[in-house]
Amino acid sequence: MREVLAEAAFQLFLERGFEQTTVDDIVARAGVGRRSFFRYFPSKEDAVFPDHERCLADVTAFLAEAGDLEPVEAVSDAARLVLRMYSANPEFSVQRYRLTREVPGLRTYELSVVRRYEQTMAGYLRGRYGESGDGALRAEVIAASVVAAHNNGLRTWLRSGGEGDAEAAVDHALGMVRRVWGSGADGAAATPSAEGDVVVMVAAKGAPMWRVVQQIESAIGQG
Amino acid sequence: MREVLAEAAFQLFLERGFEQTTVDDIVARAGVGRRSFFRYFPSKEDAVFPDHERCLADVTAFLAEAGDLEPVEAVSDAARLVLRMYSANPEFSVQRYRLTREVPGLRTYELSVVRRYEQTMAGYLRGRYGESGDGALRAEVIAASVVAAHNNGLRTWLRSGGEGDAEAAVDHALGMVRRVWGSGADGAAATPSAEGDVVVMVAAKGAPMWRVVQQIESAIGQG
DNA sequence: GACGATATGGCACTCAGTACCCTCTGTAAA
DNA sequence: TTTACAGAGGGTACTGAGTGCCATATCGTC
Repeated sequence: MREVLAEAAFQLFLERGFEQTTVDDIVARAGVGRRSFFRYFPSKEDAVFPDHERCLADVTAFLAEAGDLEPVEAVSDAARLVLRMYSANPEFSVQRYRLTREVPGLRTYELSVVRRYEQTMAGYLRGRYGESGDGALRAEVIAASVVAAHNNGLRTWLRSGGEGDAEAAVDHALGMVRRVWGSGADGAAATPSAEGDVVVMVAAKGAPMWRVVQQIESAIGQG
Repeated sequence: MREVLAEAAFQLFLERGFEQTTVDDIVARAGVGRRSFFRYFPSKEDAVFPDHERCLADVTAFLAEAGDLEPVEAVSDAARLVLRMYSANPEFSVQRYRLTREVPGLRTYELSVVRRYEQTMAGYLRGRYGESGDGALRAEVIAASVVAAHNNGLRTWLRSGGEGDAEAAVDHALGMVRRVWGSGADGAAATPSAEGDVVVMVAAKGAPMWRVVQQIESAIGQG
């Protein structure tokens, strides 16, 4: 029944537009009572994103069992979970993307959905980094970065009409975040640049990348 | 008139709650016609954020003339502009924060407002980093990071009841973003860590910080 | 005093969302 | 077979946000 309603709603939104479609139109096409619509969807907007509630639960469950994964990797994998929901139905996702782009109300609604993913991730990261000190700050910035990167990759794919490789686009975007925030500095030496002056930096082995960066700058005296 | 309406609306929202206050209640207290309310505020929610439209214009104007400022500094300063709007009216901002926390509809609305700041910043950064390649990605991730950091500092201050130093809280939060994304690596040497193994890194002088980080990691072979 | 422009009020309407109650259907116990 | 019950769906009436349209000031200008 939920599916029947979501299907009827989406068809009508594509045909007439979101605002031009009333809930009565939807239930008429679905052949059910008006009251039943609101039993399955709290608002008209919800019918456009029928699968996000389940996906959010998946993400929450995944992070609850993320165990000893590197934190940035964990939330990146959580983001990939969301991507998979989109890439599982390319045509639907692309059509919904175009619809959402046109309708301010749907854009706003989508924001609130995305925000819940972000807060779930931030909550997980707070648990890993600690609530005190800058742990919460770092958690929120990283969560926002991961979400932004995910959305960038996702939209790149959606704009392509679902033709390209969604996973690759998002992996690439997440790579930038991981490179900056991930704790991947375990000791190594970079090859010196061929051109002109070079900088030599020394940092403690095993320090997380963000801390190395911080240390570099504070040593430079610009912190 | 706008102010009269906003004032009356806010008072009522505090007294009875947002959802328990109808537009008729507001216009009755303000002593104006119902139709006038919607002339000044497109929606009931807008009356809670009467100054964001002007602030967004300020931010846009600021970034339009940001000239040769370092990009991350420019958007950070833009965020400070937003903060100033909040800190100019501490009592109001704190009350509004508490109200917004309680009312889902207001939270969603605030999200859409914040999103516009973020997009303005991302647009500016795209202009600086270039739309092609990873310029757009970097622009969006940095914009999201700056907004997240700003909000973290702002909320810390708001939760304190407007007692602490808002500027300091936000400066501190933005510092983390600048340290990671700002181009502040102009050549220097860090003092070696006292404990155990150290890492020696060599990078081109003048390279932006994010590129240094990228270079380090790709040299490590984890990219 | 006539006139046009701009600001405001009033009225009626649509539609999302909710509260309340009804009906139907299937199930299990008597 | 009848009765009791539960749960899914339907119907009705209501509130309240937001819009369109028109009437009415109010004010500066000629």
